[in-house]
Amino acid sequence: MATLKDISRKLSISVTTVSRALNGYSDVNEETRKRIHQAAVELNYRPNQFARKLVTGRSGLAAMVLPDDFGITTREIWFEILAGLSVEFAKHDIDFVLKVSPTDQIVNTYQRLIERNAMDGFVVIAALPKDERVSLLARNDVPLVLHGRSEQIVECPVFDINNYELMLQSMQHLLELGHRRIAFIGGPANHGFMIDRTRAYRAALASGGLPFDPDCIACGERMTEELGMVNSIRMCSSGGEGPTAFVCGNTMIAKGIYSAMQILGRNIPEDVSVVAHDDALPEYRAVDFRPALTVTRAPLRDSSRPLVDLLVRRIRGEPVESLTEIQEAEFLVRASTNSIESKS
Amino acid sequence: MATLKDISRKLSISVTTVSRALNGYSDVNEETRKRIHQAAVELNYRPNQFARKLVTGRSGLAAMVLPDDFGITTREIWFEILAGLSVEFAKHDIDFVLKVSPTDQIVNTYQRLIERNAMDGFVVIAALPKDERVSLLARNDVPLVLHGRSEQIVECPVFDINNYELMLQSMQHLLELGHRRIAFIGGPANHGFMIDRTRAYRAALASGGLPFDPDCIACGERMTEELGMVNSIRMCSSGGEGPTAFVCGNTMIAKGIYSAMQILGRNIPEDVSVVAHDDALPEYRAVDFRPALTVTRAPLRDSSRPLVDLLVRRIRGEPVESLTEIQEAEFLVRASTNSIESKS
DNA sequence: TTATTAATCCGAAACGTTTCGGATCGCCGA
DNA sequence: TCGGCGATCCGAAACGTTTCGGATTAATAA
Repeated sequence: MATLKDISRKLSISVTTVSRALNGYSDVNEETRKRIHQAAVELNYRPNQFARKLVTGRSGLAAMVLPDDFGITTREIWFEILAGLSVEFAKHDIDFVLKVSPTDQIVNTYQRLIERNAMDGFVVIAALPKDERVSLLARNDVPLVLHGRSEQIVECPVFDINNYELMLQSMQHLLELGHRRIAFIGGPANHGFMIDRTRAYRAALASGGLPFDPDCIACGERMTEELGMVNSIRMCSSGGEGPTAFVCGNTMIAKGIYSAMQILGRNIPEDVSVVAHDDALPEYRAVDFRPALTVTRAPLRDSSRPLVDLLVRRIRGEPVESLTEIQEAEFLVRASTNSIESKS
Repeated sequence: MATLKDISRKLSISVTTVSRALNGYSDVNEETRKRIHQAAVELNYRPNQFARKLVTGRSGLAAMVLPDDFGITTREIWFEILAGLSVEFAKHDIDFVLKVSPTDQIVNTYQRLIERNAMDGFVVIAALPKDERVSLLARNDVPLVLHGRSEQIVECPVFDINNYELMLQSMQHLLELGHRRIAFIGGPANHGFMIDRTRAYRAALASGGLPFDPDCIACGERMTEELGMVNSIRMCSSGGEGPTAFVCGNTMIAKGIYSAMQILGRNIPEDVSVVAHDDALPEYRAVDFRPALTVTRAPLRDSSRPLVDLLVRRIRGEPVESLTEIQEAEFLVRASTNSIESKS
């Protein structure tokens, strides 16, 4: 409720100086600065964001818009992301606004938000290689940060995990254990992370002198237990010998495979090995799998901070070139992978 | 980007009149109003929320703050609520900001938000009988809407489902089927909805001439499958005869009971009947239970609209007395309840 | 001694709305 | 003819900041 004018009056100092003192400008005497700060806390002064926005153009608001059908993932995961973003933004005194929109109107929603010009920036999750949202935002020159690399040549900050590398690690691990028929059950084929992982999968096969078998790779819009179950059963019961190892896009898929193997009467890791990528969701703890699941681990929770940091720096005007962050996954060998020789 | 001044200039009409025309005041000629509207769309005019806030005091922002440990429910449920609120607020041109705060600092977070004075209102979920958040907001005269009744005499809009009535219905159904030992596995004892349901539970027992047995009621902070499982097993395997029917606080608890009964080798509904309250979450569809679950049904999704409506009306200044809405649950008899006689 | 400079401070305009208090004009009834 | 009224319009102030372009003073350099 207290305004700059109140402080100004109380101290008989101009509004200008009060403002500059509070904002840390150098042209105000250290002593008066102190008095001003003190008066500010006495009066419980809080700057009026709206007045500020009017002149600076910054609103202290950042948004994320997500589809009401949850896109590729589940409610839990979205919530995990939202919660993380909210607390990270709060650290920068930015309010996080959540927009949920019918899937077919996502672009419209962005359009309206851009026109209203009320958001300082956006975070965009699960970028497609050619992403309309991204190009729309970039075209209108509104700051955004991307989770997941995009093929588009667009100048915006990007955070991602090293999908290529983590897939390579999983594959090398299995190859070293002697596996020759390795299946990959992943996510939606058109997403950046799947493209990277698929490339790595094929590269690893090639480096091991193994052929690429289209029947040993499965994609699916939703990375669920069901996806893992259905596809692993299909792979194991089609004609020839099934795969001796599975690489999974996430731990839910792995869970599905565990169930499937139980149904088929095959043991993990004696008969088949399983590796997964682990987003570290509390509901699917890889260490609690029986046997404990070997994973490449990159907690989703850990992505909020870099995402927010990058966006904030972009808003502040840092050059985009410096705003890319790629996180390496941790590789944790547990009990779900085994040497192929030990079987015989 | 276009401002009132732009329209004003283009049409040689004062800014005042343009503003009043766009805001539907009656003292502007119908013909000029049309011209103004047309110019507005031509210039793609969007009112600057911040300038408006500066003079009206309204920001077009509403918030909800929730604890980072998810309080009584799960991520899915929170997400369901958040998504609903976001789309409903959007219909009123209000941006929904999400604050996630460490549980022990919730009140601080509210305090700061109130001081900043940037939110038009708050929605408060799962009100406790004496709720610090509610009294803080009310004391500072900031609009809020409550989900779940609060004992405090506080002037604020309230939305709730009729917990007393729905519990009564479940109990009457079971009593009519001849059940004499009916257990209740619910949620956190200190929450308003549990208090109401417990009252109804006892009233129903009394009306049936049955004693209240403290061993037949179980509360728990989290309304999970585990809660249902653990408690139903305990009740069934302690000394005397176990209950012949369960009333559950939600469908997850019911799921836990289903598992427990399978373990104990008891059949639903031949040996025990189960009724639950159903928030209609997509993950736990009562019709998909085997046997299909008898429920009192009140979709959580349906609460967003009344909540938002009530808050908006409160913000607009409608008298609080008119702002209460109690929703009745639907009672759906399915296959999980059976007459007690049919057993013998 | 005088011109420069550094350290502090400030007035006024600007951001884009809303709103208060009239002003103007034509018309009606007395 | 005149006071008054209704229908339309408008100027200017206000909301609370930031910031541009100096102004003032004292110290320093020439």
